[in-house]
Amino acid sequence: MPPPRERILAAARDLFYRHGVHSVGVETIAEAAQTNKMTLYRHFRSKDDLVAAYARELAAEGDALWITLAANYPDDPCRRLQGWVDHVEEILTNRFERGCAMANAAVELQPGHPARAVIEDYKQRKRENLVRLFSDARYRDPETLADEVFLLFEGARISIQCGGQGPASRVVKMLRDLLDRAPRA
Amino acid sequence: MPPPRERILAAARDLFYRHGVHSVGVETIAEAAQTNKMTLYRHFRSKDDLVAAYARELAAEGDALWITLAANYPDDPCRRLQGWVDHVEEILTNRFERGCAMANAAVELQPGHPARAVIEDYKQRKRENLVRLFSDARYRDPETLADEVFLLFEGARISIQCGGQGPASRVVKMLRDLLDRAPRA
DNA sequence: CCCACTAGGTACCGATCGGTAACAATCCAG
DNA sequence: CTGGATTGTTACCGATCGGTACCTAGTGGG
Repeated sequence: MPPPRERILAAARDLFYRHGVHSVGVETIAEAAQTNKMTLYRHFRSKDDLVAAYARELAAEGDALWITLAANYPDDPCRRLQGWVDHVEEILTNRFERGCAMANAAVELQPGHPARAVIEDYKQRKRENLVRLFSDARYRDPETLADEVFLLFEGARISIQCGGQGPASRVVKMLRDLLDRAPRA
Repeated sequence: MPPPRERILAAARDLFYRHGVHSVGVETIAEAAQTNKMTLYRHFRSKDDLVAAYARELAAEGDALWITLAANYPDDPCRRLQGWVDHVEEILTNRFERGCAMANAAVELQPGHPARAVIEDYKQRKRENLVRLFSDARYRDPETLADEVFLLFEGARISIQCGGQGPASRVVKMLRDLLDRAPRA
C-alpha cells in the first residue's frame, strides 16, 4: 500500500474532480484514502494547503504530457502535434469527463487562494507550449492558432458538463480540419 | 424599494456569481437583500430552490437577448450577427467578467440538481439560436460554424478567470475574422 | 533490543451551515 | 378603521464543517 500522503492526494484528486472542491470534506477524503483526519493534517497544514497540492499535482501531470510528447517525437513536430490532438480526443471522448479539473477548481476558489496562482501559471505554460508546437510545425501564425485551439479545447471541456455534448463531440474533427487548412510557412 | 423576492434574487445573483454557489450562505444573501432568512424561506422552499430560480433568471435573460436582437434587426440577419458579436465583445472586455454564470454554477452542482436541467436546456437553446443566426445570414455550414463560435466563446469566458486574458482578449478579433472568411451560400 | 518516529483512533472544539418555530410589526384592501 | 396577509426579529435546532489534543499501535534503524 502506498504511503498515506500519496493515498490522500489520490483520494482528494478523485473526489475533488468528481464532486467539486467545496462539496468534499476532509473527513471524506481521509476515509477514501483509508486513513483518518489526523494523518491528513500531519501531511497538509490545512484543507487549502491540500487543495494547492492537488492543483500542483494536476499541473505537474499536465506538464509531463509535453515532456512525453517531446520525447516520443523528438524530431518530428507534425507527429508531435498529431500526438497532442490524439490526446485531446482521448480526453473529450472519455465518458467521465467533467471539464478541466483546474478550470473547475478556479471557478470555486477565491482569487487570493494559493491554488489559483498554480492554475494560472499552468494555463499560461500550456498556451506557450501550444505556441511552440505550432511554431515548430511551421505554421504561419502560431500565436493566433494556439489561442484558437486553446479556446476551442477549453470551451469543449466546459461544455461537456453543461449537457453540450453536441458541440464538444465535433471539436476533434474541427481541430483536425483547422490544422489541415491553416497556412504554413 | 422592490419587493423582497426580487431583492433576494438580485442579491443571490450578485453573490453567487462573484463567490460561487457553495461559498455563499443563505444568511449572507438575506442580509445583502436587506431582509432576513425567514423571508427568504417564505419565497424559496430551500437553498437549492433559490439556486434553481437563479439559474432560471439567468436563462431568461440570456433568451431575452435573442428576442431583442431579432426585434432590433428584423430583416437583416447580418446586422443581427454583428449585434451578437458586439454583445460578445461587451462581455469579454468587462473587467468583472468571471466566466459564464451558468457554466460556473454547473461546475459546482451535482448532476441531479434541479438547476442543472435549466442550464443544460439553456445551452442547447443558445446553440440552436446560433445555428439559426448563421443559417439566416446564409453561411454555408451553419452547424459547424455555430459549434466553433460557441466553443470559442465558452472557452474565452472560462479562460478569463484562469488568468488567461491572453487568449481571451484576442477572441473577438478571431471571431470577426472567422465570420468574414467563412464561406457563404 | 530499544527508542524515536509515524500512523491510527477517538473524542472533542468553536464556527457555520441550511432550515424552522413563535411572535411582533407593518401594510394594504375592503 | 379594521383584519388578514406579508414582513421583521430573535432564538433555536441538528448536522456538518475545518481543525486539534491525546493516547495507542506499529515499525524500522542503530
